Amino acid sequence: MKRITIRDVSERAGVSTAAVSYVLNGREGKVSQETATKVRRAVAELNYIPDFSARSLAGTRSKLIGVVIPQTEDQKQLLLQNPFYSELVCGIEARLRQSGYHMILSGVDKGEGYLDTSMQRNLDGAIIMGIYQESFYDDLKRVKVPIVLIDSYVNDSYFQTVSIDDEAGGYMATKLLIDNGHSNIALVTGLIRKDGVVEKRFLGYKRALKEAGLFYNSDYVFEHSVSYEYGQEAAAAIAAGHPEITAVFASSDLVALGVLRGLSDAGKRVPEDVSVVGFDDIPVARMCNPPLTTVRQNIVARGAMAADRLLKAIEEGEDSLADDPSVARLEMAIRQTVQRLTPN
Amino acid sequence: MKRITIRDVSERAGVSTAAVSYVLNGREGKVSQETATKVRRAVAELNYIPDFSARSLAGTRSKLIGVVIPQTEDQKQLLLQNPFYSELVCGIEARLRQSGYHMILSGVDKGEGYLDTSMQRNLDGAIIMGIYQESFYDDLKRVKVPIVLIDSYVNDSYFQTVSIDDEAGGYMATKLLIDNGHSNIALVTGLIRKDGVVEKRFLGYKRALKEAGLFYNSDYVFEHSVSYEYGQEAAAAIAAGHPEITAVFASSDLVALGVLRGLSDAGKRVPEDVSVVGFDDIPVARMCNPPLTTVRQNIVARGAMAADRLLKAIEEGEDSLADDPSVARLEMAIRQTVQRLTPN
DNA sequence: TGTGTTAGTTTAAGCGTTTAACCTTACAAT
DNA sequence: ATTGTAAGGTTAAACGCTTAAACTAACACA
Repeated sequence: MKRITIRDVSERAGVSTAAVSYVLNGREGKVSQETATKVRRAVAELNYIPDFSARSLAGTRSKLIGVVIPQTEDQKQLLLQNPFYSELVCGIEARLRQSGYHMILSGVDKGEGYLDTSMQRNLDGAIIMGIYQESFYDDLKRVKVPIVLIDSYVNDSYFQTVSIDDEAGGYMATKLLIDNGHSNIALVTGLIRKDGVVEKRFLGYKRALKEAGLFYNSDYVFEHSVSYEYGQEAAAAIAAGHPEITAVFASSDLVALGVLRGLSDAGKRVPEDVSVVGFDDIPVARMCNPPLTTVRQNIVARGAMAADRLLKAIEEGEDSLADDPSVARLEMAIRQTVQRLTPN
Repeated sequence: MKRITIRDVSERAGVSTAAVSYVLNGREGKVSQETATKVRRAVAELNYIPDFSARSLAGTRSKLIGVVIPQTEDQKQLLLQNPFYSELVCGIEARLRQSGYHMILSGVDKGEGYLDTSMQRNLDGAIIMGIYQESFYDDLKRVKVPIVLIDSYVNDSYFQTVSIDDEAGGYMATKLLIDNGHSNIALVTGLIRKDGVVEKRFLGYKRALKEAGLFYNSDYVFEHSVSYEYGQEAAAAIAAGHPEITAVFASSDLVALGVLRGLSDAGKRVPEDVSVVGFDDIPVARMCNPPLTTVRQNIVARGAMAADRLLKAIEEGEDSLADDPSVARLEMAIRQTVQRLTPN
C-alpha cells in the first residue's frame, strides 16, 4: 500500500504541489478560495496524511516537544513513580495533543545526551523538570529552541519558567502548625540546594517560625532525600530522639507518607500525638490513612501552563511572552493529619 | 550555526557520503577497516549528529515508538495518575532509550486518530495499553508495524502481547482469603468485559470459591469501575448491607485503597473486622495504612518485557518471536490487611 | 591474454515536504 | 498602447539521508 503524498493530492485536485502545500499550511493570500476547496476535497477523498519527517526535513516545524523528567537514584528509570511528575506529564500531554504536537518523554543520563536527542529529532521545544546538573543547562542553551523549566531554580533568564511560590508554601504549612499551637516543629526534606525548590520551602519554614517568635533549631531539620524511605527513617529518628516534637512539616507528600508510616511504626498516633503537613497534594494524599493535610498546588494545571507557555513561545516567538514568569496559586488542603495541640 | 551533515563528514574523511552512511549503519563488509576509521574520526572531530527526520524520510527506521495509554473518563487526560500505567511507562522508556529509540507518549481520543499519528511520524512500532474500543484495533492493523498489547485481551493473533495470568492472580488472592478462614468474600471490580483482564480475575475468584466448596453469591460482586471512588462506595455498601462479609478482594490496588477508606469511614477496622486483598502491587500499596496485602506483578519489568519484544520484532522481524506469548510471573505480597478469621 | 570474481567505493536517484523565485493573467492607471 | 501591480499559480531547488546500481582495482585462474 503506497503512501499518499502531496503529489497525489495535487494531481487529483488538478493543481501544483505548491498550491496544496499552501492550502495545508493555511498560507492566506497565496491561494484562491476555489483552489483551496479543490485541494481540501482531494485531501479528504484520498485520505491524505502528511509526513512529518518530510516536513521537518524541509525546514519547518517538527511539532515534536521534548519532555524531560528526572530519574531514580540509580539512573535506571524515570521518576514517574513520583505522582508529582506523572501529573505534570498529564497536563502537558493534554495540551500538546490538543494543538497537534507530540511529546517525546525521556530521562537524561546524568545530564548527558539530551542535546543529541534534541538535534536528532529537530525538537521544536522542551519542557524540563527538576534537573540540577549545571552542565545540562549550558548544553540546553546551545540548541536555539524555546525551553520551559519546572521546579528548577536555574538563575538564568534565558529559560522560561512555570513555578509556584515555594517560599510561601513552606510558610503556609508551618504557619498552620503554629496556629494549631505547635512550637516544636520538625522539617523533613530533600537535600537543600542553593536556589532549589527545597531551599525555598525551607526558607518559608524559617520565616514562619521567626514571625511567631519561635526559636529555629537546626536539630529539627532532617535533610536528605525526597523519598518515602527517608520520611520513614526521619520519623523513626524523631520518635526516638525528640519526644518533644509535636509536628512535622514534610516538604513533599511522598516524604510525608513515609513520615506517617515511620511514626505509626514507632507507636505514635497521627494526629493525636504528632501532626503532619505535606506539600504538593498528590492524589494519594487524600487516599492515605489518615488523609494528609498538605499544601495544594494544582499540578496538572501547572503542566498545562508550561505547555501553553512553550507553544506560545514557539508559535509567536519568545518575545511574545511578557517576562512575568507564571506562578501558580497555592492553598492549604486541610484534611486529617493536623490536630490542635491542647496542653495537658 | 549550520548543521553538520553527512556530507561534511564525508569531505573531512575524504570518502563518499555513501561510505559514511555505511559506516554509521554498521553495514559490515561494505567498507574497509581503514575507511571506517577515517569516518569515525571525522564524526568525532566534527561532532556529527544524524538527522532522524532525514533518515526516516529516506525510508529506514524512525526509531520512534508510539506508546498509548488510556485516558480519564472525561477523555481529557492521560491515566498516568494510575501508578500502574506510570510504572509500565518507566519500564518501557528505560529499555527504549537504552536501544536508541524514543517514545511518543500519548492518549487517544475515543480510539480515533492514532492511525494518523502513526503514519505522520512513521512510527516503527507501538505499545498499547488497556484500550477496549474495537475499531481502534482494526485501524491498528492497517499500519503494518509491530504492536505489543498490554492488558487488553483482544482475541487476535496479529498482535503481540505481554500479559500476566490474571485468572491465576484472582485465584491466588481469593485462595489466600479462604485459607485464612473467610467464606463470605466480596469482589469489588471494574466493569467485567468479555475477554478483559477484569473478567479473568473474576473467573479466578469463582474458581477458588468453587474449589473450596463455597457458594458463589452474585450479590457479593460489586462491579463498576476501576477507581478509588468506586472502591470507597462499594465498601460503604458492604458495611451497610452485608455485615456477614468478612473479606474483600479488590481487583486493583486503586480500588483496594478506596475500599480501605470506605471501610474505615464506616467504622470497620482492617484487618480486624474485614480483610482486604488488592491486585497489582503499585508503590502506594506498601505506603498506605495499613500496608496492603496484594497480588504482586512486577510492573516495571513487564513494561521492559513489552519493549524488548517490540524491539525484537522490529529489528529481527515479527517471526523471530516464537509464539509463546510472554507471561509475567505473579506472587502474593503479604502485608497487613489480611487476618485469620477466628470464630467467636 | 583474457576472463572472472571479489571487495571496496562512488554515483545518483529517490524519500515527501516547503518555499524562493519565477511566470501568467487581469485589470487599473497613465 | 504602454506600463505597473496585484493575485494566483507553477517550477524546481533544497532539506539530509539511504541504497540500488554502476564502477574500479586487484587478484586468481585457465
